[in-house]
Order: sequence, then structure tokens, then C-alpha cells
Amino acid sequence: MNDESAAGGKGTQRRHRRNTGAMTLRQVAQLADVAPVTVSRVLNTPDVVSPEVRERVLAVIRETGYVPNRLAGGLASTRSNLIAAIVPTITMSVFLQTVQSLTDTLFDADYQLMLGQTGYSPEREDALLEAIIGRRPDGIVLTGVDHSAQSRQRLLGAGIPVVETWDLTDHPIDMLVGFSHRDIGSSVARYLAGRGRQQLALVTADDERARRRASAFEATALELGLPPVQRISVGGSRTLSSGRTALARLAESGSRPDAVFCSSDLLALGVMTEAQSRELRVGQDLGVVGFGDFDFVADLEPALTSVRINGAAIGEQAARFLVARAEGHAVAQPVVDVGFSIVERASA
Amino acid sequence: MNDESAAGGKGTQRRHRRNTGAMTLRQVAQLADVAPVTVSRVLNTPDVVSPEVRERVLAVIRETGYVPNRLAGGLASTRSNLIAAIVPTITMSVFLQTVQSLTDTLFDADYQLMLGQTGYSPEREDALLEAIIGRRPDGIVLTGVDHSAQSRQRLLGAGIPVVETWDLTDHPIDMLVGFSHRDIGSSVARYLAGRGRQQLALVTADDERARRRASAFEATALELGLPPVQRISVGGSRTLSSGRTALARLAESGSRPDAVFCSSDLLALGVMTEAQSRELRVGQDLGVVGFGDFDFVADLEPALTSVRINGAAIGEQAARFLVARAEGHAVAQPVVDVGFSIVERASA
DNA sequence: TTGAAAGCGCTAACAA
DNA sequence: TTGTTAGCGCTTTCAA
Repeated sequence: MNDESAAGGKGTQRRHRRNTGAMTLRQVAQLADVAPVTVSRVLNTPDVVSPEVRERVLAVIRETGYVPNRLAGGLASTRSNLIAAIVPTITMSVFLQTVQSLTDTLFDADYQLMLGQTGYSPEREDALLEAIIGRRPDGIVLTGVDHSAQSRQRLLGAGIPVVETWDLTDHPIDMLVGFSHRDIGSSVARYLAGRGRQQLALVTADDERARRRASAFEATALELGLPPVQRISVGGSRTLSSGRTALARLAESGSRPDAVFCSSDLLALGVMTEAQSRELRVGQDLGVVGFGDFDFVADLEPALTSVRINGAAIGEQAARFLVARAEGHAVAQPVVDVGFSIVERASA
Repeated sequence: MNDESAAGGKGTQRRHRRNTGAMTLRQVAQLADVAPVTVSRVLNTPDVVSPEVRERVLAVIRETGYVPNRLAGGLASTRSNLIAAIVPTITMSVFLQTVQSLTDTLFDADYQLMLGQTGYSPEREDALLEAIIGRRPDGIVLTGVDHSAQSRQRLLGAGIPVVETWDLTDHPIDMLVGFSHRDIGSSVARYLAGRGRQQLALVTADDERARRRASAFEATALELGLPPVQRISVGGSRTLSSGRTALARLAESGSRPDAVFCSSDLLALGVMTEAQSRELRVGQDLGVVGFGDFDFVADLEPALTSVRINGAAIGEQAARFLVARAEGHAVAQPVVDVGFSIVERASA
């Protein structure tokens, strides 16, 4: 009576899997009295279907609440409409803007974002990447340019378009949207020296990119003939509280820095808070520069000077690259330096 | 020569799709000289394969960098090892801890998280939900308990386990992990009244749950015989800057509130900042209570009193519920009230 | 312990 | 414009 009869023919023993329970495209087709392909066309290329048939099919879809299985679709079409992104963390972090704009840009292009967090751990990045590649996303956004040999091999082998972000390198895996951490370190040192600051200090988290900013900061201070930079490392703890502790240590070390460059705005807020409770006037006695230019820093008292990265632009550009590739277009200029700026405010 | 010969038989015209390029399980099987099922077993139930064969297969997998296609696996097994979560926003928000612990708990159980952000828009929630259901995740975490009729129908129809979070209701779709916003509003009002505060004010964002806290706050103040609560709505803008503006409006309105309950810690930080620049002593002249108990609020000057929600517990519990269901276990007590607490600090 | 066959739900290729 | 057929890459069922 229906097309199952073939499977239930007399000589054949029926055995295989009962279907999952959810409505399928085939069932919709039967209810609308059309072939399965036609339902597929209504969903994917509606213009190619006659209005009456289209309406009939859509009516069935509406009544049944049918939601097509994209896993099956993806398998058949080798297009998943999924983009994956891996960031160190989203908790109070500079990557938030990138993730946000990635989500938004992709949503508008009818893609979805899968997010992975490494917690700054390379092992975890490898594990995440394997899980991600297994889902055959149409593209992958990576943070940074340091990835294990294994991950590079898998990525290349899978043939999935990749965008590395938040850094620059001469040997990207595929595409690249970032900026130079070295230049930032130098620029901030020069900026502070130009404002008459002498005894510079660093309060910095312990990840590869922050370290690179810090080293360039120190090197430039030296070149400019300033005394050696004092550097306090807060390890992996990028909190307000670590910032307070760091300034306390600095203040009690005897030497009195007159400017501090922090590797994140939250650390900078900690430094400012501790300075205020020590009756140091931020902006006068102590210059403070943050990194990230979070939304709220402009409204602090005093407003915080910070290095601004256009994280949203990074996300948007990365999304555009990947969508272009997914649609089969080549990307002419697959390396973009989005630069940075020092936003001058009262704190320095 | 190989098993493709069947497809290329003389009478048949070969036409179909060339494979995608990436290594497949079938190719691994050929290289290891075993049947495809055997490779599948090595991947999923290794104990059932003899050690020698297992080693041979694993060697090939290692050499080729083969990563199994989970889309195909999911389609065949109707298990995706994917859990989806929908939150209003992750930008500087209270949901961050929940997302974080969800990610971590799921990662440990070998599941992955798909994240969607609604930006507090119900339309967007519907669109997201359709995209998500289409990927047949093994479970879905929702924020809040207000969902469109269409979404409820789809969810029920898809038969996917659901956990609603961050609120309570008598009619959950499926499972529920939350707390009472009404109770929070009442408790904070009582708390402030108990500390001798008279003229209470609200600075609140304009979403359903914040409104519910606010209404209960007002009602309780009234019951306690306090003067009417002044309420400033900041719309959808949950920023430090809105908090500053709100307190400015309050201060200039003539009436002088002696305590403010803010619907987020960031708003509270704005209120504090504005108070300080108006020479109001926070804690003495003006009590301030936040919501969320962000990491950094304990280290502010003065430290901020805030309503603490154990967002991490919500995420963990939700993850456990869904993993249990995915593994085929029933969940005995599928409704959990995680409660809340008022963390007393200097600001109130 | 291993394998052959069937099919998960969808789309690409071809035909009419 | 609509339909038929053959898979996408994997896992399940049944058999040995």
C-alpha cells in the first residue's frame, strides 16, 4: 500500500531499525502526496517548485511541526552550515566581542556557531579540535597561531577552511585575521615614555600572547633609556583581585613605578582600586593602561586608558572568510591585520 | 579489485557523487584489511575486538590522521553527543558561569555544547530552536520558562530532553533547574528595610525575570509600610554607563533614595561610580545591592553586596540531567530549586 | 570475535 | 516542474 511494502516482501525477513519517532521528510512527502525530493526542494530551493505544490507541502510541514534533520542533510550534501570557534575563555574576556560578532554575522548568513573553550590549555585544544572536526563544520575559527603538529595535520587532512585570529604569523594554516602583539608592547612603552613616565611596570597574565606584549614593552623601555621594567606575573589569574595584589606587591617592593601596563582591563581595574585605597592618585601619581578596552572602562573614575582591539571586526571578518569559502568562493586576500589603538583617557 | 568494482559494473553507468576527499571508515578498513564494522567497533567498543586486530586498526588511524564523521555516526545511531544551550547573552552576564560549567561538565562526559544567544528576543529564540532541533542534539538547555507555543510544540514533537533554567514554574516542558525571582525581590526589600533603609529605589533592566524581581521588591516594600519605591528602567542596556545615568536621574528627581537594588552587578557598579562622583558615600548615604555576584564585586571599594545565584550549580545540574537522559536513565526528581543568597558586604 | 547486509534521513545526479 | 535512483559514512541487526 505504501512504499514500505518493498521492505516487507514475502521472502524477505523484516528486521532493521524502527525509525526514531520524529517526523521525517518521507512522511511529509506521503502526507502531501508528492515525492520526497519535492519536499526537499520546497525546503531548499522553493522557487523551483510550483506554487500549488509548494503550498500543499508547506501546509503539511506547518501542521506536523516537522523540523528537517540537518545531520542527514549535511551528510548527503557535505555541507553542515556549522562553523566552529575555539577561544581560550569567554569569562570576562577580550574574546567575548569576537564570539558575539561571530555569532551574529553567522546567524544572519544562516550558519550556526559551535563554541569550544580551551582554558588556555593546548591539550584541551587538541581534544576539542578532534571533536569538532568529527562534526565536519564548514569552517573553523582558531584563537592564536600556535597549534600542535597533530592538530595542524588533522586540520589540513580534513580540508576544512580555517581562520586563525588574534595574532599574526608568516605561516598560517589557512586564513588569518589578527594584529601584532609585539607592536602593542612597543607602542604602549613609547606612549608612556612620551608622557614623561620613567619607572614602568608590567602586571601581566602568563599566556603566550601577553608574554610577547610584555617582552616588547620591556625591550622598548630599554631602548628608550628608561630603567628596567618591573614585571609582576599573575599566572593564569586574570581577575580584579590579582590586579590589586600585584599593585600591592609593586608598592611594597620599595621601588615606586609611575606607570603600569596591565595585560587585561580587569587587572587594570584591580590596580586602580588598590591604588585608590593606597591614596595614590591614578592618572597623576600612577599611570594605568589596560588591554581590551571593555565597554565599562570609559565610565570608570578616572576613565581607563586602554589598548583597543576591534574584536568585533575580527569576528566579522573571520565569519565572512568562512562563509565565502563555504559558498565556494575563493578568498583573494586571506590575511588581514586589523591593527589596534591606544584609547587615551584620564588614567594615563 | 576493490569493493568499488560492483558500482562500476559494465552495464551500469557510474555517476554518483565523488567522495568528499577526507578519509572514511571504509578506507581505514581496507588499509587495515578488515571489515568496516570492525573499525567501527575499535572506535566504539574496543574491548570486543581482539588485541592484534585492534592494534592494526589503530595504527592505520594514527598514520592517516583519520577523524570519524560524527554526522554519519549520529545519523546511524540517533545519538549526536551534542547538547545545545540557549541563553539571552554571554556578554558580561550572569549566565556566563552557567555556560562555563555546562561546557566543562559536558566535555568531561564526552559531549559538546552548541551555544545560541537570543539577545532577549523571543523571535530569535524560535529561530534558534528550529536550527538546533534540526541538528538532533541529545538535549537542550533553555533559559527561562517562557517559550512560544510553537517552540513548545516542536520541542515536544522532537522528543528531545529539555531542561529549563534560571526560573521556576508549575508547568515545565520537561526538566527544570532554577530559583524564585519573586522571593529574591521580597528578600532584598526585607533585608534593606531591616538595615533601616527607608526610601528604596530600583534600577532595573527590562526583561521578564528582572521585572518579576522588581515587582516583588515593590510589593514587599509596600507591605512593610515604606514609601513607594522609585523605579528606573534602563531598557535593555545592562551597562555600567546606564547605571550611572540611572542614579543621576534618581538624584536629580528631588527625592533622595537611601538604597538601590540593581538588576545586575554592572548596573550596580555604575550606580556606585556615579554616587562616588557625587560625593555620596556608598554604604552610608546610599546602600547598593547588585545581582549576580560577579567575581570582581568582592574586591571593589566598597565591596558590593549582591544577590548570589549559583550559576555553576545550575549548569552542572542541567548537564547531569541531560547526560543521564541521553544514557537512557530516567531522572527521578527532575525539578530542582537551587535557591539564592544575599552576600552581605560593605555597600549595603 | 568477525563479517554481510540493510538502512538512518536526506540530497545530488540524471531522466522525463 | 516533478520524479527515480543511488548514495553521503556510519551503526545496527543478524549470522557465522
